[in-house]
Amino acid sequence: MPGRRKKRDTGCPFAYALDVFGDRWSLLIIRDMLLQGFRTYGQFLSSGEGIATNILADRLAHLEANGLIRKQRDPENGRRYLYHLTEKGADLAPLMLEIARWGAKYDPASTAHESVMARIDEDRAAYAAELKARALARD
Amino acid sequence: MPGRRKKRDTGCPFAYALDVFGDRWSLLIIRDMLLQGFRTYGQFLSSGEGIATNILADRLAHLEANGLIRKQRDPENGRRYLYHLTEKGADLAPLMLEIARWGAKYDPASTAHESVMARIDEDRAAYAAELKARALARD
DNA sequence: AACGCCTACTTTCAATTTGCAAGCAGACTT
DNA sequence: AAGTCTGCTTGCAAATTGAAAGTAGGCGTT
Repeated sequence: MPGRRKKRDTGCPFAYALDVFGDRWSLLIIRDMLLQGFRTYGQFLSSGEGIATNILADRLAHLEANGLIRKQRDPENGRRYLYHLTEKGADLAPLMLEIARWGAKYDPASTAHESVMARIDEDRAAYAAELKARALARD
Repeated sequence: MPGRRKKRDTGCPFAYALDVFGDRWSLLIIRDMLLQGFRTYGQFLSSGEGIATNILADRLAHLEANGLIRKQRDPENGRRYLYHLTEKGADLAPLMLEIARWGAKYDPASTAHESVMARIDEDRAAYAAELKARALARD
């Protein structure tokens, strides 16, 4: 989406949210971290959505600069970094589930994970809390 | 955000959702329709966020083509059109509230409407249902 | 019925962003 | 010491955006 550099800052929390994560690739990265448990650059790059490497680097830097994710060296492999969500980032779990739910309901070619959708319908808030907790535990 | 023309279609409902409304301006338009009750081109244009007229026209066409909104002549003023959300579009109410909630929690310069946030915390689902119903009633 | 004004766009064009491909640097492995 | 793995950076062309001006048809007024 939109320029990651230019801040709009209309003083509206909604617009702030969009500045921070309101573009396709940022949302997909967060989805992958939250729902798939992805942690490395390579995982994001080959996640199937086809993000370009320069865009990925840009988005990761932007998300980190805004405090949604943090990166640390992998203790077991010094050439790799491990990314993880902060609480600010993990608090997007409910939003991610709403997006998934809407998509599953209206996507004409829906091939949604039945198990995931069932859990969302069953108890959204509890599922979101669990995803958040799991993400934070991966720290 | 993202190109409105190119479809990614990875078969994932999440990606479908992003194709349909996953960019800054589409989300702001839907927010204005849902929370502010905006209905005309002119209202969107002068909503304070500063969308360019060509982008607005493009987004409205895209949202209509994807069945989230519909447009009709204003019976009381033939040079004006009235836009309204379909059920598919109004079903984004919960998602909009999640974005607003997150933004209000983390925006350092938050000047959120207290009343709106209070209602979200009080009973998200009920508030979302009310917004949806009100939007559909504006048909 | 002519004139201007209102409302919703369309067009033009420069600037920004994206996407692809190749290249680079530091950390392991052999 | 050489090759590989991992995470980026760089260079460009193509696509998207944004600003500004222009177009079209409905309305109101004269």
